[in-house]
Amino acid sequence: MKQIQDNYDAHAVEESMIAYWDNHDIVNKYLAKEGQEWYWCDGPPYVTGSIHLGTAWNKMIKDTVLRYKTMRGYAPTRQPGFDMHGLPIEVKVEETLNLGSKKDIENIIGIDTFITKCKEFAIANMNKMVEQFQNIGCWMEWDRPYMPINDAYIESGWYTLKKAWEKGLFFRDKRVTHWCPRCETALAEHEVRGEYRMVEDPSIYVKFKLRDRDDEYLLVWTTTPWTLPSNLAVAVHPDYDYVQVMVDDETWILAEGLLKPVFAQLKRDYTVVGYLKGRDMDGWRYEHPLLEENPTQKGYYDAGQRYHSVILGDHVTLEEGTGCVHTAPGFGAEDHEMGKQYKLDTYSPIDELGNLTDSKYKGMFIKDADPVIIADLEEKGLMVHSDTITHKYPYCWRCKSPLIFKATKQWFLNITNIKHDIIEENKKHVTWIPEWVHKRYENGVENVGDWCISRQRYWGMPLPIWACEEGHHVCIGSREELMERAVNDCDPCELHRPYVDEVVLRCTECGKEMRRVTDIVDVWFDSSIASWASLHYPHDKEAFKRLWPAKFIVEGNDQVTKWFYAQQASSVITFGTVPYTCVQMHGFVYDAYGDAMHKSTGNVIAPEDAVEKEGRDIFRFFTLWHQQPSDDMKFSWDDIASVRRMVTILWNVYKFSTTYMALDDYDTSTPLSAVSDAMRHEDRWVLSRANSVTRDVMGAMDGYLYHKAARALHEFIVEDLSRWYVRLIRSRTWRERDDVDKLAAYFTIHYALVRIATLMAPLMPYLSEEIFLNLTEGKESVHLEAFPEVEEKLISPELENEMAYVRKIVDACANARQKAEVKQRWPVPEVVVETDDPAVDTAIRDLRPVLLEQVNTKDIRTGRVERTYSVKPNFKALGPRYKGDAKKVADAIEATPDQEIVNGIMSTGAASAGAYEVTRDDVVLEERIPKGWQSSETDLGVVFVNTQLDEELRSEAMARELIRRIQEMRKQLDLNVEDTIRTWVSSDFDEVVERQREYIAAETRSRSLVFKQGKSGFFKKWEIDGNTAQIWIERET
RNA sequence: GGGCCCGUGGCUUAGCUUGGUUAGAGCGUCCGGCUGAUAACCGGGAGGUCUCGAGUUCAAAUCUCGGCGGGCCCA
Repeated sequence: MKQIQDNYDAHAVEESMIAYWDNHDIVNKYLAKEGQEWYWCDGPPYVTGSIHLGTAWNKMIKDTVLRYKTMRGYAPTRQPGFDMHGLPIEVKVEETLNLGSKKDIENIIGIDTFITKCKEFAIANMNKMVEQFQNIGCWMEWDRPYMPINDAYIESGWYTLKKAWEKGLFFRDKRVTHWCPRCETALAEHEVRGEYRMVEDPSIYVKFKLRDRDDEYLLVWTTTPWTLPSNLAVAVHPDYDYVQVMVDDETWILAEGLLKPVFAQLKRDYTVVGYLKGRDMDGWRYEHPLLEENPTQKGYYDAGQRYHSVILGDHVTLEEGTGCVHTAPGFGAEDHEMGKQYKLDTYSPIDELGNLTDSKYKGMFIKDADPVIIADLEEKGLMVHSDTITHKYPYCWRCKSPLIFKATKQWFLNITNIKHDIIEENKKHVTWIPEWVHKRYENGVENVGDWCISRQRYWGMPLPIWACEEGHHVCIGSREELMERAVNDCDPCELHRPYVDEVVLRCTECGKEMRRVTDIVDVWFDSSIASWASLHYPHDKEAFKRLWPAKFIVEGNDQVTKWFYAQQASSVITFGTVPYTCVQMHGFVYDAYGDAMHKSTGNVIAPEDAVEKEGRDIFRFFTLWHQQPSDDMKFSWDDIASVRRMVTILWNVYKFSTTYMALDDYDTSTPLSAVSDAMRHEDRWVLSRANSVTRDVMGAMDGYLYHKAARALHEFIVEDLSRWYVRLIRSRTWRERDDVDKLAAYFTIHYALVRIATLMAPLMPYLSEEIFLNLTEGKESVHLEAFPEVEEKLISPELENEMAYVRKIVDACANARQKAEVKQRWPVPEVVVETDDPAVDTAIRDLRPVLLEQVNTKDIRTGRVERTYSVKPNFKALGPRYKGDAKKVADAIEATPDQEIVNGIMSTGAASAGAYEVTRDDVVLEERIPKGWQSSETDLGVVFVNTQLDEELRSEAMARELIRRIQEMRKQLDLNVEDTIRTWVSSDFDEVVERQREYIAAETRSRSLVFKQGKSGFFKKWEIDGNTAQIWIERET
């Protein structure tokens, strides 16, 4: 065992442990440990190239769980994963290559170069992140992460889609989806979630003239004027009340419920002239407001009765607008549904870039068409009111362009049909932590629609669908199947675009050539199959059989409706059940004020900042300790500093222990039996606490409540060890001779420290290793150790309870001393504890030596201290009763000796004061404790301290004052603990302390102590409570 | 608009599942103490309508309902 000289230096400790692990191949030994397999599946972070506090927290949770499981005898899987496909990378690569559009990608550099760049970029970013994760102590299989860009992974995806295809859950449909005009691709609902921003848009009220009715108009509201040329119908709610209102000499129709808010905006006078139900208007036809501007609409009008007519829909609400809803089936999901119902065309005259492709406005970008359309409507006299509104509008999650709705043919996974199974399987098999997330999850699943998984992009898993010109489709489930069916001589070097696009098949139905549909797959699909794709299923069925489903996954709260959901969806499609059995949700990271960290606000703290400033152990411990995992984390340097304080305290305990143990050459393998007989109650108490804490930490970790584990450790280190046990054993360790009493203390503190190091190894891997290695012999690493068993026989709840009492008594005495202004250093003759609790008496008897020393008293016992009382008249009671005589009664009370009144009241309930009889209520009794005593109240009774010092005690008090000064001087001379000195003392109170010469000499390791002026050595003059003392000390050589 | 969560001294938080001590810590603040683990640490004081209102109960920070404020997710 080496002695620790320095103060805690996180970086020094951590660097030296890293070097040790490297030199002894510890990480690989850890990763190779055998045990019962336990499948954990990593939620793949997107390869942005740098981790943030949230990603760091997430991975540290995972690492801590895996380390814990390993120590509990499991062999968990530790494969990390990354999300590597998708738009974010495409966008970045486009930026670096200065490309502006899809055309540029295809025509200027070509898809193959583009893909190569994307791959390079993804891998480079992944490598950066691997380093960052390693730097916060995450021991995972960083040399074999699962990567969705590998062919094997893609094949697992194809397999999954083929399964869906075979089950009829994978289909193509024309639907209205969010579309990004910059990225030129469809987006799924989950990509739009949370990507809404406040934006100012037009807010216009337009009147649609009804045919066959005199000057009657439907009042229609919209925020997207550019969709008006594509309007095909107006929807009203069949059951709502509508009103006809007279404005000037026209009649307008709108929902009654919206009359007031609408006219508040229009600022027009009106008169209600009629009422009707929505259904009454069913089929009424109107003149399309932009009929002249869009000739195509003439064709629609002629094509059917339901074009340009009032249709009925339950989706109409009274939240906004007029209750007469502009319906363009090519530009809205609900509109599209309505269009289907009424057999209207999905008219969507817009190209991939968001330019209109029909009507007078052809060629204009949609947003540029808005003002032109507004001007036209105004000119035609159809514009009732034109304003703007600030509302939420969806934006592209990667390029931040405003999205549009566009009807396109896309590929979907049918969630509608399996939704029920997802919910049921989840209910049956999955434990949610915390439990309430289950509800939140289910709610999300119920609201979800079919999953649009096709994207019109390049960097992604290619959609395994081949099509012929007759419109026949085939879904391919593996590379092997693809090669078998290929009719051209093409063996793609990888399964990405553009190589896989080259493969041509023959249609089995019509015999024509089939080419791949050029879409790629939503990147969320990649991660949704992680639990089997990372196991190389279906190629490796054995691993899947052994491990699947995952026993644990944990991610942030944004993933509830994302990864947690996407995984279950894909899994239920493929295997009919869920891919994990226990899932934990953790919070988000905010700054110290609770605000989100943003580059723009400049409040971003990087994980490496925390590592740099406080070290890895403190950073890790902080994130687990600060709040319960499901809550959001407010990251503040002040709070992380309190973890540093704990670590400093632990370090000081460690330093203290090793100082003495190393000095005495303590044998770290000493068995309990060797010191068992010499063990004091306080030693047994530490052993008991160590095992109680072990039980608590285990329980917390088993329930994934890291904060409870961290807090139990914190409490044990700070309260039990540092503030208490170390204080108790000071005098034992300071003793120079070897004895078994000291050995028992060494054994105990050693036991506690090794236990702490082991318990906290999953949380603070570096410091725990340092302590563990130094305090054990013949061990390689704490991370190769088993988690400690709870030694039940060492736990004594009674003893722990007694010690708690003792601590309260000691605190109460300190409090009483403070009131009496008697220093801790001065011994007092006695302490009396007044209590009803018999356990306190037991505690005082069992732990008497502890109490005598810590309280610094010569005696302590339970008992009673007689009080006297001062008696004062209680005017509040006397006034009402005696009115004018109250003063006389009061005087009589004052005139009667206090004790007489007290005795009377205590024995019979009343006493006489002069001519009056007074009762308990008539007087205010003030307790007076005997002179020279001081008291302090606690929840177990009142503690009385006798603070009167006789000559003997005073002598001892002054001796301790001297000792303290001499120790201080030793320290100033920077003497070693074991150095001895010669001492001279000359003071005003020599005669008082001379009899304590031996005691003072022993405590200060003085080989000689003379009460006279010294001639040489280190000299200091001290003021001690109004007295003067001159002290000389000299190191004995 | 809907679902879920959060709201505890100036700040950060534990406790809430299973109602029952005087609501427990840390930071900050004021006062004091200790001294060979001390560039540390310890004790004490002040500071709490446990977001508000209602209900259930002998008893509510804890359970129920409603309001307010914030967050996440969904519309």
